Amino acid sequence: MKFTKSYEPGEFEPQIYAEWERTGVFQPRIRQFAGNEKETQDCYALVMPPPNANGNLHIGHGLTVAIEDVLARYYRLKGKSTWYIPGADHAGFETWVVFERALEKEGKSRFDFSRDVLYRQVWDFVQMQRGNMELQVRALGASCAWDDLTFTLDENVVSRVYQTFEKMWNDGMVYRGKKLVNYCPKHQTAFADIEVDHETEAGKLWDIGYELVEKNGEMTELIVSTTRPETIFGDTAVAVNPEDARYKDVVGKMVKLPLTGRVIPVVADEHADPEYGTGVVKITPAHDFDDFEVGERHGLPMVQVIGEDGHMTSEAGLGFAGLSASEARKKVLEQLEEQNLLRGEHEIEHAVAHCYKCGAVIEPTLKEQWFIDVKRLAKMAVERLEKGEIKFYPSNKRKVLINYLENLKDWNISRQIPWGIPIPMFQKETAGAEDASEWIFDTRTNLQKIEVGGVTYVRDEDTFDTWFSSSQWPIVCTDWLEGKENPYYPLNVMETAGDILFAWVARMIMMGVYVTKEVPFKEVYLHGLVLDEHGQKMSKSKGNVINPIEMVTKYGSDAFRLGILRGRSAGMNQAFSENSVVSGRNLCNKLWNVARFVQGMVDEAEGSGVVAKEIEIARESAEVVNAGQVNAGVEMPYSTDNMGEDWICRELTKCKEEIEDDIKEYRFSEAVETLYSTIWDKYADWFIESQKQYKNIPLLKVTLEMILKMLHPFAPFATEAIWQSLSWTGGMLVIQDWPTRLKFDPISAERFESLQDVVRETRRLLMDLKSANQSNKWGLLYGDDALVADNELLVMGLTKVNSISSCEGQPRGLRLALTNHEVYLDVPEEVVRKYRENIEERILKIGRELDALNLRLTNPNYVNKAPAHLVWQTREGVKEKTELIERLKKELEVIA
RNA sequence: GGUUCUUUAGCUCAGCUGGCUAGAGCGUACGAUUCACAUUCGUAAGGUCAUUGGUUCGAGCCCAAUAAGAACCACCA
Repeated sequence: MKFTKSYEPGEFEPQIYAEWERTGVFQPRIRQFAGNEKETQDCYALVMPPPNANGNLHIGHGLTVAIEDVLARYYRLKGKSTWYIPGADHAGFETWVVFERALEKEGKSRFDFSRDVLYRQVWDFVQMQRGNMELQVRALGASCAWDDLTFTLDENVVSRVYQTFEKMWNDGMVYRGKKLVNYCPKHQTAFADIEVDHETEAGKLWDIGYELVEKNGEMTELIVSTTRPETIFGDTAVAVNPEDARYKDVVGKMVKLPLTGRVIPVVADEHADPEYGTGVVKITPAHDFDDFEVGERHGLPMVQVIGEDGHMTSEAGLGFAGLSASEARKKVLEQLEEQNLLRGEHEIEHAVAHCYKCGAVIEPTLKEQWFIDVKRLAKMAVERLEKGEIKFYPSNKRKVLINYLENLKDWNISRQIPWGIPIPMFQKETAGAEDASEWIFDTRTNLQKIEVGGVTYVRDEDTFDTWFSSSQWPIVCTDWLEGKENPYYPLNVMETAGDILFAWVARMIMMGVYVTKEVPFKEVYLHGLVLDEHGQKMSKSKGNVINPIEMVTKYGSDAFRLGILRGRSAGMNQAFSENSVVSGRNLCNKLWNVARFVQGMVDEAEGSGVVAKEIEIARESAEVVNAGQVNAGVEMPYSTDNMGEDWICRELTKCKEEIEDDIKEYRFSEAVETLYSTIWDKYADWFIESQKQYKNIPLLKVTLEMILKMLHPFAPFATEAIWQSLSWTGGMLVIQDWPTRLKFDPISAERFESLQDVVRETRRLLMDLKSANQSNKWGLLYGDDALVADNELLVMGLTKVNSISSCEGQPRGLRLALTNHEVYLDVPEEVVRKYRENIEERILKIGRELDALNLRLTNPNYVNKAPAHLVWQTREGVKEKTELIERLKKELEVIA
């Protein structure tokens, strides 16, 4: 392949991904589940939180894939058998909503069809829309094992879910109960608490007079405050606080329920807040969660007055039955007004529960549903969490999770939506609804009726909450089986969005511990929301949504990945802008051009046949050595006169070690920074520049290879494209070995840094002079300075001065402000004089620094208590600065 | 009410176990150009680390309080 002038991602990415996939490099190298001897150490597994099978990826998926793929690719290079397991979600409710909308457009309703027909229709609907998501995951470069893609309705998922459910049923952890559930009247299904959005809204609070059956002194009625007058027909008591002196005497008395004349008791209950409204609250156990609990405490009857269709039931009585809830409210208020029972009306703000999908007001409704006894599950999970069996990033989430688990209520897993996994429970055909013993477990959910022992049972029409099946995701995806060793379970890490900590992570831990007796993953990394560049939440209505695939098309997959990882740390909601993608693109292009330039040098040298042999030597010596030794590493061929080579070996080794630490601790942002500055500021700006003077072809090759490997997890396409374009590399980068340390001479490396100071100081001085309208065409003179003398060409090349030579014992011009060097910029006398002020300023500045250091040393506590090396460093600093000031002063004298 | 987080350069963020002159990207200013790269190169300006107090030889980091902002959970008759 020939190197073009700039890197064009679009020309490489599709082919490269296709080749990766075709050659099967994303499949784990070892797949053993038979329990053979196997070192689990060598395996690394993680699952992709399954995106909606028939949807498109959004920016959050972009972040997920970027993070997870860095991990997968890094550990693959490290030689681990890496299994990055992709998934696709049937997205029960989301998809259902889309499908139902489509049905409505055709003028049909879900109630026109049986569940089985609906299920088949949605299945076809999803198949038609499917595929985009998977293509987009590929475009992001995810190195996942496509052969193992799991769809959340796949047979193995269903069978695992049924096994678990059966176990829970047998263990008595599942029960059928008639309880108040969150119910969306629009979609006609129940929800878990977690699926409900609470929003603060303006509303009204009405005071209604409830007449006391017997007068209590002057008191003839109790005034009840309510926001929901339409539920008045379901009232089975009114409550006052037991501590409330005003109502002490009416507790146990009866009141007449307005509009009906029914007589209900006054109970004392903590739930009534004396501060709120009149302090008297009506109790409607069938339509309010708190009232439900009050009802249970006092053994009150439950009267359902709003049906599942959102209309009033016959319990509401003639004239109301059949009205919608809001119509009923109007009518109740009118009649109360007529009967002179309305005592007041106040504007208030209160939280109202909404369906998280359609926004309809959630109607707490009495329903018979399957519930999971979460207490036992949560307890097991909390025990493991408290033992620290799972490490959290950010660490505080562990406490947050424990706090949540300890306060969890039972979990309603029934959904009245056909699109999902059917609940494998059948009820005796003639049974009344109440008796749990009439239910049997059976997996033949494809049948509506089954016969067992001559008795007919009818299928429960409900499906599982999707979180019930996804809570078993790590178990399913890794093919975990009881009694068989599985090197991929527990997963090494669970990476996902912080906002599903409760919905998903908590449930995976509970179910994982329950089913496998092990935590399902060893570490959890949670990422925050991706916000727009001003820190605002992205939303369609604000028009600030960034589409990851558009970014990929425009700048390349690598650029997007580098961009989104930059400035990101665990658990934080963080801003993201196109700018960071641009800088990612620039890095890829920079590296491309570095490679192009190195290849050019290689071609030139090899064309002349000089180095072919040397390369062989370099390769052979590239063996792993004891990494514990300070200076151990791969032996490199050096030219004797360029310490830049030792320096770059040191820097690359440092970079490698920093990245290793960063990835281990999930500090992606810092890893990207480190790579960016190593490649750009160090390798390109200093090493490559100095290699223009001294070409060490074997070293250029080895260092470039090392950089490609280190950047590969972050920018897989560009690095692979370069790898395959270089003349001397073979195979695919994706399955190379992670680099080992490079050997270097630390003294030589430090000398190069010292030389960099000379170059920088020269440049700075030239800039200063230019600002003062002086020409920059000067030469450099050096005095007693062996380092500069030995590197004349390098210094000249990097500073672009006219000439460089020894001053032959006769220094002139401006001396560079460096302690360890005697170098002069050869400028005429008058320029030196003009520059006098500058020198004076410098003396003052260094003087201030010197004072600070001296102050530290005069403090006996510092000298005695601080670590010796710090004190030593401070003393050295004082020495250096004192010398420098002396010199500058001498110079001033000379000028004067 | 409960839990948790954030506050560092104009903007977005790093800063790991307390230890050299607090860093990066973008932006800004000034300058360069036959060179692998204008998706380039060089130089610079820009900070009371929210405030106050404490611990310490030493605090952006630890502790306490305050202020501002955010998220989640519970509740709101």
